[in-house]
Amino acid sequence: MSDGPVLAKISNSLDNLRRSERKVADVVLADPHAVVRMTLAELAEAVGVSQPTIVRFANAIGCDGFHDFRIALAQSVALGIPATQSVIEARDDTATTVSKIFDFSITSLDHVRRHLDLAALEAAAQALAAAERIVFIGLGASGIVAMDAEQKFPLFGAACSAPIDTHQQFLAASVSTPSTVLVAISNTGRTVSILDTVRVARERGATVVGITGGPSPLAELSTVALVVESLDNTDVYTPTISRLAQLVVIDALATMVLLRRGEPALSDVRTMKARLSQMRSGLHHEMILDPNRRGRS
Amino acid sequence: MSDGPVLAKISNSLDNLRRSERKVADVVLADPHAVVRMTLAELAEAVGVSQPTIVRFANAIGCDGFHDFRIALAQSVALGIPATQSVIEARDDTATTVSKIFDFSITSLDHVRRHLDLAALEAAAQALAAAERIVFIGLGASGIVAMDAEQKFPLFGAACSAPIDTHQQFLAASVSTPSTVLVAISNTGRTVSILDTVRVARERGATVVGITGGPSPLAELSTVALVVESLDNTDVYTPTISRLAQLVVIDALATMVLLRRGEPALSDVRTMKARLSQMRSGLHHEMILDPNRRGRS
DNA sequence: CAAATCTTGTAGCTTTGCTACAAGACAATC
DNA sequence: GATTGTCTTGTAGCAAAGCTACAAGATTTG
Repeated sequence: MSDGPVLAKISNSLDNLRRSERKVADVVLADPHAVVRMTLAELAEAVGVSQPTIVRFANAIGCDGFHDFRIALAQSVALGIPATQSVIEARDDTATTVSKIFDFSITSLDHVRRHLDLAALEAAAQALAAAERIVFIGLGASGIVAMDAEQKFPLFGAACSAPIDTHQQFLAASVSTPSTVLVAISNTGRTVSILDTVRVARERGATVVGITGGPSPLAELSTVALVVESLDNTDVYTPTISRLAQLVVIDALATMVLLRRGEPALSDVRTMKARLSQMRSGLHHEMILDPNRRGRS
Repeated sequence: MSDGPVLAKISNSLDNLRRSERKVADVVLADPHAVVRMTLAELAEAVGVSQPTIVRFANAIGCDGFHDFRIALAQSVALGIPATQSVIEARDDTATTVSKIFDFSITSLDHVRRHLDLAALEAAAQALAAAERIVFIGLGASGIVAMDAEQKFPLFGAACSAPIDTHQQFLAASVSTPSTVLVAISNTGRTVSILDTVRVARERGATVVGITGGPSPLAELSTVALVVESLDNTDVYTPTISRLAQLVVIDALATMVLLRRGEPALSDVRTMKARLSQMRSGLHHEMILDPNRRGRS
């Protein structure tokens, strides 16, 4: 009855294992994909230990027998090997590199999916659905997320903006009202200017939804704190995977808000989607050619 | 010996199944998560058919026996139920909605991972590594991706820009040279202004890397066409999942380029990462407070 | 150095999944 | 409408996979 990333569990409990069980762990970690297709006897053979040792190993890492272990392992490798388990190396070929990058992204999303606070998400959606104005702020990679969120204004059904620089962000917060929701995105949750902006918004009575990577000043200051815990790896090659999870969380929020808003809003979005696909097919060139369509509130 | 999404295979071959096998399919599709934890006898019991029928069902959908089926199913549900298999409904509660959105995102990434043309990716990385200037263009959701890509200029090691509107994009293409790489992002691959811009760039001798969702005019016009096939679902609630895969593909490209550039570039990025985390911890407030840090070339 | 404990393997048993075969259902043909 | 042939489904038995009790060996500790 184990749930979640087995590979992580294995390397975590590596010290609590007996010597021959450790040999099993090594083989499993070395090539999990191969082990999935093995039978108990085959794995015992491959490792060079007896069958009961394999069973004991499975129990040791929290699985309910070999069967359960195999399924848990299969699920783990389906997602990929997380960034915490492997690193991108200079000698990796293209296939390996690409595979690892996708693995990192997918496992990161999976991790967030499992650790998301639904109640907080619900509260955030509630606030956003009631908002008259929504301001998204972030810097760097999180700034991109803010801009992406702003593009979803048809779903939110409120005036959305995503001011680019810290001054504009501060100004937007300064003119906020109790019907404003400020969505502050910062993976560290410690960026000074973001915190300043959040404080001003709260003084003005605005609701602040903080999206951050863990316990942090931003989480403290927020009305609703959404912790989007990403499996960060400080490796040189590892790209910023936190932003992906942030994007998906915003997707979820937008969808939840739309669901709450109900039918009239729904048909609006429906027609919007239809129009958009028309436009894309080139039936309304003038719209496509209209400059400055993006980045506005 | 089955690989890939089993759930898709089941619903695909739904017509080729015998009546009682279909009953099995229905039960599996109704609650795949539960079926994963079932034994052959239990599933037979739950469906109301005999055990051999289950085995025949497994074979019919391309699995090598019940064992193989169970593992394949476990992998499928680990990723989640793809958007092509389920839709978000108004009566879904928060947990279900969030779960579905994450499922859609993860399965989409998985799909792209399996269908990516590595040779094309390699060619694109080659071109980018040799580039003196890189211009990323896109509109709407793809515009966000372009901006995200631009932020990775330290990895690319070239002057990067991501002009926002169609005029600026056209201008950038107009002054491109043979040492310029234009990365054009468009899911449909049919956006007129993007195509115009790409044509100009190619006339100027620039290399064009086209990132698109399938065969399209953009793919035709590009020097290197990267097809990032996303599992599209035209449902009202379904968010734009294509952009996630595009982001990850750019991550992969950036990493590949960095790998190619080798050691001097590497240590640069290393120190950059270190400085950035210093800055985030507030050791260099003046940098954080410096406005207009983002969106520049 | 000896005793206790912990670790690992052997042997046997239970359960699980697979296969050959037969009975029944359905369809087509006369 | 009966009959024959094919296709579908279940029964029974078998092979193998995984689990457990126990004993032998290794390791540590007094």
